[in-house]
Amino acid sequence: MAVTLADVARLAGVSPATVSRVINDSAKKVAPELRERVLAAVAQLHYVPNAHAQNVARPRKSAVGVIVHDVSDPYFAEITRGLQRQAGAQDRLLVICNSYREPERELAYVALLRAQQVHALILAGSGYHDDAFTARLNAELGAYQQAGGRVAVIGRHELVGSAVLPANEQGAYDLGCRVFHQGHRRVGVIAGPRLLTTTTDRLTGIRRAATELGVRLDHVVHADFTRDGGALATAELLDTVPDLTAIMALNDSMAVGALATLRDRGIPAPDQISVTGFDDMPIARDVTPALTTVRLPLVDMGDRAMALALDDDPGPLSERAPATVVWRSSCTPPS
Amino acid sequence: MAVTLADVARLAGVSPATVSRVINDSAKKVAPELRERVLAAVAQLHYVPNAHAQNVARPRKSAVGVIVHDVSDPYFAEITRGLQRQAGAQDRLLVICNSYREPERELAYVALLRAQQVHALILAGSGYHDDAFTARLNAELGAYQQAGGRVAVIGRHELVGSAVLPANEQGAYDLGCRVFHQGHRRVGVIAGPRLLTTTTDRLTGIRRAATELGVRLDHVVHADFTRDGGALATAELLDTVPDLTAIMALNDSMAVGALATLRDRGIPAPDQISVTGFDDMPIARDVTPALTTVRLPLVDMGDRAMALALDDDPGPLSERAPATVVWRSSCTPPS
DNA sequence: CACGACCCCGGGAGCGCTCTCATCCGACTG
DNA sequence: CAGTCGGATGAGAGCGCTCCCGGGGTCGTG
Repeated sequence: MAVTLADVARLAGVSPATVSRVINDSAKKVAPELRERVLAAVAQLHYVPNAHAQNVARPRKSAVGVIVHDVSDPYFAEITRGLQRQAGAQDRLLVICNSYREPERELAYVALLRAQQVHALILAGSGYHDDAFTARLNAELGAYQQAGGRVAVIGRHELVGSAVLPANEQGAYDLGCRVFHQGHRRVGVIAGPRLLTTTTDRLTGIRRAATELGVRLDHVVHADFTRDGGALATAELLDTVPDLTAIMALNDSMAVGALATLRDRGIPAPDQISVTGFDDMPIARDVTPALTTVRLPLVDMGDRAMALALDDDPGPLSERAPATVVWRSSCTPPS
Repeated sequence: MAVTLADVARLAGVSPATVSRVINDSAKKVAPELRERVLAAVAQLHYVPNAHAQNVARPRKSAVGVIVHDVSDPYFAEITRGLQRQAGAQDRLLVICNSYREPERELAYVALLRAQQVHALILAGSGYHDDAFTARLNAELGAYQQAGGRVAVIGRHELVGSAVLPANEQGAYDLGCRVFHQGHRRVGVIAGPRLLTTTTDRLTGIRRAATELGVRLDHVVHADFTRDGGALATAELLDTVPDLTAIMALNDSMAVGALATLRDRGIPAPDQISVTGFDDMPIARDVTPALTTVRLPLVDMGDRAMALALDDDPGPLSERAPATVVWRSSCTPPS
């Protein structure tokens, strides 16, 4: 069915070895005339070498795999863009897999990418508070490293390999300080799933700020890390604590959902209730009011993680990504 | 370096053939005791079969490749979500490649995915007005199909293979009618790159509506199909034609950029200038004013394209995806 | 008790490619 | 003119795996 190297060799009237030489190291000496004949045959047959066979014969692992929660989530879309940029710069194919925050699927994809002989493996997104799972995942990744694979993670501190770690706790702390300093005392927090380390890291930062400034943080609602999760959590919060002056969402998607719920209920933001997000996704500046949030250099984080993974020299090392508060109009002092 | 099937066989004290049997068709008869020994060895060594070797020995093509312009663009993120959903449902790995609207890169990725022996190949996103390029791409795709590969495209009518075609022209026409009926006469259009068929399709729809309703459409500006492109184009439009009553963007990203520019200049939308988009991306309802746009069932389109590609029974067929106007607050009659 | 049927297991060829190594041709030198 | 050297080409093994096929063991039956 498919055209093989042997077909090309036959058509060109040369040996398979010669075709192989022409195909990959055009540097090697092949008589110009033969080379021409081979190239003509390749063009005529639309021949593309079988990458699997090539890989078996000469294991040179060119692809890189990344496992994210969901590329269609802007947070991961941005990170992926950075990964792509760096991977492209080093002429590598990026294979993207969505785990949809499903630990078992994550494990399955690690096996799958390992089977594909990827040169490096990148895990992006929050880790899970689940020691048994973490141990299994680390065993898999360890075996992969043992066999020469490279591992890098983004925003997960519990795993082997190099890491790019956003300053979730610090960023949340900084934002919390700013918000509480403004005078907000009845503050609701809409948080992501309890199981995610990102949720707890950010929550810890806010709690630390609250403690330092003597603010009680009684209203924390957990929901999905999505727009709709944020909308739901906000509704719940408003029903139980109508006199809130601020809502802090642990990511921008949730904050957008919060704004939507406030809009639906006719509650003016930030005049009656201020809202903050986290991540500084592209849409943060385009919603109204523009979102006060914490900026994470997402594209850059992806880029650096890929660089770490592909840099074959050093052992595992970890880099921090700074989190900086971005002050926009969605947060004002309480009236 | 890496663990091979032979290693497992040695450790388990059985033949490679037996290990192979245990690995893939656990249905086949293998004595329970041997099976246990093999599984134990697999677990102990963290063995993962080499997918490339498997593929060479038994070419069963499980992966599917998709080439999009940019997954981090919400338009493609949504489509990709649909593709993933269907691919996942059929237990297939999705390989995602970004062409960044670069024809040569698109061609390179087709070759690369062909080399990877993908079972099906999906191209999503606008085509190019470039006959030479189209011919080359079609030759590549044709050869791929000849060799048993499946091809599906989304929103490209110029290529071989099955297709899911959004009603770009019709949707733009419907939207144009609504806008012009409202009384808008001085309307600016901010369009994507001239080279893209999506641009011309949508533009054609609007022009048809304009012609029918006797509206002159003199102000069409081309820019990137992005937020920043839209912002720039809007600035240009405002500088040359300050008394516009409406701006029609050919996609939502551009419309968001248009809103941003209007906001920067202190021009109230829709009170002074109405704005419309196209695609109904998730953010369309979260910007202020909420965007009047044309809804395309993006996730569903991805899903259906993947289904077409994986359905090995029929020849190429093409499905239409409906475009429906979604009326939100960003468009009101001119004052 | 002997013969055949059946079933597991292992041997080994072969998938498409790469790469080492031997061969062969031409050219250059003494 | 003969001998040698260099460089291009082809033959063939081997990468990790699958799967066909044959050998031997077990069980049942006449």
